[in-house]
Amino acid sequence: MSSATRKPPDREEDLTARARIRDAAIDCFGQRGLNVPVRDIAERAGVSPALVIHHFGTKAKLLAACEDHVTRLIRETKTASVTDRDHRTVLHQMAEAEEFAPYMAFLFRCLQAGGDLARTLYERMAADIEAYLDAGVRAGTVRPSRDPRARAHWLAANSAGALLMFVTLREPGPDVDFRKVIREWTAEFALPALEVYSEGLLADRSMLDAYLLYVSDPPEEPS
Amino acid sequence: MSSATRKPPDREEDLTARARIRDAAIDCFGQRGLNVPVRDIAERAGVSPALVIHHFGTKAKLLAACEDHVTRLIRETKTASVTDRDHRTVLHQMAEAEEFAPYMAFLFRCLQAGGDLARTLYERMAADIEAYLDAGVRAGTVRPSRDPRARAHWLAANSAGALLMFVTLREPGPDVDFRKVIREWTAEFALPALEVYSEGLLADRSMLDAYLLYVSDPPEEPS
DNA sequence: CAGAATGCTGAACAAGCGTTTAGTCTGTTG
DNA sequence: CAACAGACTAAACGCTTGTTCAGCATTCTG
Repeated sequence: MSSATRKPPDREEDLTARARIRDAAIDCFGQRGLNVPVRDIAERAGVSPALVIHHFGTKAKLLAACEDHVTRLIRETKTASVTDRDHRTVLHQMAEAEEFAPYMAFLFRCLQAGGDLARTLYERMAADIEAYLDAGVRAGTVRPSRDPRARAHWLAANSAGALLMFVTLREPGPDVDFRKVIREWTAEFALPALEVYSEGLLADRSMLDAYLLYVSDPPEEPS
Repeated sequence: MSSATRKPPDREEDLTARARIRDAAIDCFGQRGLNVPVRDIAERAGVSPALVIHHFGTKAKLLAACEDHVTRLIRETKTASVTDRDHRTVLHQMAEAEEFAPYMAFLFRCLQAGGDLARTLYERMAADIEAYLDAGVRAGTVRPSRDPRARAHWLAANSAGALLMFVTLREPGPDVDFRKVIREWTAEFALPALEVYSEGLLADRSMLDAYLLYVSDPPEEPS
């Protein structure tokens, strides 16, 4: 008993105030954006604003700590759901899991705010999509592309950006329930997305051919 | 001569300080976002911050005045380019015209910031796209959809959102040259977009059919 | 037990922001 | 010419925000 009480609570790494602040920050950042005041984060964690700075030094460092934590959490459970049935981003896939919604909301806000983490996130999304599409091409479920990397980047920008647009346009306050957003999103746009992705949008290839003729160094046909 | 000098300069509505402030605000908002300080706008217009408030009462009202002015300018010249050859948004189409780039940048920032004007802008984009696609369907260049309105909204969210993502991810400072952005965008993504829109992304319709089977009230086939 | 270290707080500081105030200058009007 | 109205400004106010400071407990250490 004496040995149990003696050891500092640093080890368990959770339940400590530092962890409470970090979790509160992740929630606040995710729901209200990265410019949420430090005071609000402190209030949510049930501590004083000064303690937040005491533990993390700076709001920017707090944000970095949140990034680290979320990134680690995601990476640990990511491998399970990578090879799944649709091309949606990891962000989409995990957002519906009750437990991960706050983390997804946080990452989404990072993407929205730009900066280095946003670029990293975007690049990883694009890489994931490219890998997944490549697997699909080899399996015969996805059409080959003249420029697979560009296609993956275009799809990444479209997926993430459209979701960004969707959230930005919501009226009621800046508070966001990410699961609800994803649910509404799929309810509204699953059909047109599948339609265009399955059947295309244009009736013929004239515009594509015109473009291929126009570019100086046309990529070869994927046959 | 005396009658010419007597009339106040309010009539010509330009060259007056009020107009200079408005134009400076449009430029600043467009290049640096809607949260640019009033002081910076004033500096750019060559006046004191107090004069900005003196003329417009409030930063919010200044923004509203900018919205009004840009909206009117766009509406006046919009009819010319509505029926054009690709499905891109009005935003895309006009952004390449040297003269309109600042206004496009401003509207883009409004879209980015959310709020009522963003919703209006988005709805108008979606309506434009829907009308254009409908014309294409009747002309036989665009495939019909099971839900044309949803498809138009999806394309609007994708176009605007992807551009939003593209701008957000740019490293160097928040200053944005909108024409350059559009040029880079098309250089990078014209091919994959045309590819997917012309040939589709998925090799077969199995996912679409699965979805159509899944929804309780499946929309009818467009034949 | 003295003392150092750690967790934590209330209060204040400093900077950036939108806005107000009081007043100056200029040109027009009676 | 006196009076006034409008354009315009310097300075300051009030607010929010990130951060610092000085001090209070509590707990560990020698």
